[in-house]
Amino acid sequence: MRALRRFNRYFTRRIGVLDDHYLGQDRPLGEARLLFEIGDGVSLRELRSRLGLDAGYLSRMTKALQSQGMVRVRVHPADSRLRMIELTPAGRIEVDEQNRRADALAEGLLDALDADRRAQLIEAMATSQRLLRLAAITVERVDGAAPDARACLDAYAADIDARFPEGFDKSDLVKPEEVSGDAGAFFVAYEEGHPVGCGALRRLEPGVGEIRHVWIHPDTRRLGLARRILTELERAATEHDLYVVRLDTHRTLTEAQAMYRASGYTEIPPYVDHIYAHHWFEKRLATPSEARP
Amino acid sequence: MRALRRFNRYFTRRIGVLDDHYLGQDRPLGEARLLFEIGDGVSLRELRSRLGLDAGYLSRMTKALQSQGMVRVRVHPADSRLRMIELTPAGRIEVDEQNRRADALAEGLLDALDADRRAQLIEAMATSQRLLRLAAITVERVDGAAPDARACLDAYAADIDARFPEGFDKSDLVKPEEVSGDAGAFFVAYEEGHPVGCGALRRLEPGVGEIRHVWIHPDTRRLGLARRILTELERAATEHDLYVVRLDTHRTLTEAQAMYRASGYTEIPPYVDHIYAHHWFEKRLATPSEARP
DNA sequence: TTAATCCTTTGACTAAAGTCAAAGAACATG
DNA sequence: CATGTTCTTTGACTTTAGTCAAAGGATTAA
Repeated sequence: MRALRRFNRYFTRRIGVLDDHYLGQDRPLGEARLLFEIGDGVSLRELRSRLGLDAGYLSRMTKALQSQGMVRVRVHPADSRLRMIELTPAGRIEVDEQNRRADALAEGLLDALDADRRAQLIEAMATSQRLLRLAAITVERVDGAAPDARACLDAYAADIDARFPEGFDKSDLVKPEEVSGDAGAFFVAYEEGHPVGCGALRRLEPGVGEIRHVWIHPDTRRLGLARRILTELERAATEHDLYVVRLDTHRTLTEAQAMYRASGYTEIPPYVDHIYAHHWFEKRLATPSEARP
Repeated sequence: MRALRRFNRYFTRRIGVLDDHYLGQDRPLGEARLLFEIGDGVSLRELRSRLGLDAGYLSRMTKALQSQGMVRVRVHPADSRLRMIELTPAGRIEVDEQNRRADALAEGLLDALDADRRAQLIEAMATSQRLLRLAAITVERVDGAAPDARACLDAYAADIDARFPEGFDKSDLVKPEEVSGDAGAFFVAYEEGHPVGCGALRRLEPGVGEIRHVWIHPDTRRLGLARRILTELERAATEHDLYVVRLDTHRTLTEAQAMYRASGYTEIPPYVDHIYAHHWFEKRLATPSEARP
């Protein structure tokens, strides 16, 4: 992947200084970075893992920022081993000011480009970022009863409950045992350690599987992640000797329908009656013998 | 320019480590960077300005690398104040090895993307880089006799001498006095301090100017720089009260012709007979009174 | 042929960045 | 409720990174 490295070289040399060298003019870079990561308050633990810092190092930087009146530290309300760090008003002013400066600098860097070219640049950067994010997400098979699986399903339920006019009843969710072990499969997508999407496969009848609960966290949509989860589910289906997969969708989920169609699914008559189902799809998967002619 | 900063943040956090932290695993970052910049041998002076290092600091790092057997230092053959630094065979092996590692790492980062998405990513990064480069180039008016102006014209002459079947005679170049002061204008484009393109304007007759010698360094083509130089030349024309500009091109320069057409130039009958001219163009510029109705 | 300038080395520092281990408070679990 | 784990703080470091000024050899300009 030479292209990535070439771009990285050029980019860091020309632009990478933006939030570092220039930004932390009045204080050490480490402290400046810290100040920026705090946002609306986080735990020290979170900061440590986000920035990959040594505990002692972080503790000392925190103390320094505290004595400068930039941050305030208090114990976590729920777990008093944890410390919450947040910006003081002075700290917020400082961050805003630095932001303003960096924006002005960024603006200056692109002075020479006309509006068309700027728009082109912004779009190209957005595309790059989108794809880099997608590349950083892993899709892993987990047990249907795993905490991350349940958390995703809860989020899914809340999400569609808000979206369906008739609401959504959680009793319609798959049972953990339906999607674990030999019975089916459950996949969770992780971005930087946090679950951001899921998808379930269960056996419907011999040779036929059903895909359910494909869900993507709102902040992670439009990256193409659903399709990746779908691919994993289909792979799992063939491993379970399910060479036909079906699914149903609600009429309000038009993007989902489009995605299924684009992924080779064809609309079929209802295979099951279901209060939330308005469209039914099916796809025939290649059997191992077909794959190796 | 929020978009640039947002991208920068994400990018440096996810990818920026590539050539830095990971690459310099066995030695300090400063030394690793130095090792990479050496390439096929440079002077310490050049390194200092390229990397923006303190003379003493550089001297010490050089000594460290030397004692590790990675580099060799000798006096510059032409100027014995200067030192040339070059990789030893061991140093070259080290650099190659680090390169291999970084490539593998980059490869791994994109594992999850399919071929289509990779291609999309590469294209988006190429577009970003192209536009960032363009944004970094400045176009400055210089005297027609300035060394940079003459250097560009020499490169231009050599370039088209190779391209025209009939060759090119340098006596056809504009004279410095034709494009200086009130008589005309000469622009040079600079990328990181080096001239990478030029363009000349001279008075043809009252109210009519001629654009000549628009040239872009081969490594800098396809960025859209020619159009920027053209814009500067047109601005200079109106400042010189030349509200019509003309130019001619050789039949082999088809991209140039396309660019002139796209920039509002229309083909006209020959306004001057000329051995190298096969197409003639003209554009009417807005007079100040038109611009402010 | 001086004087001024350029390039590098060396000595003497400082500040930032980061590491490691010990210890104490709070929590989780059997 | 004893035990192990988690999170933070503190002390005691080391390594990098970087700065400044003096000095000496080479070159250039006057």
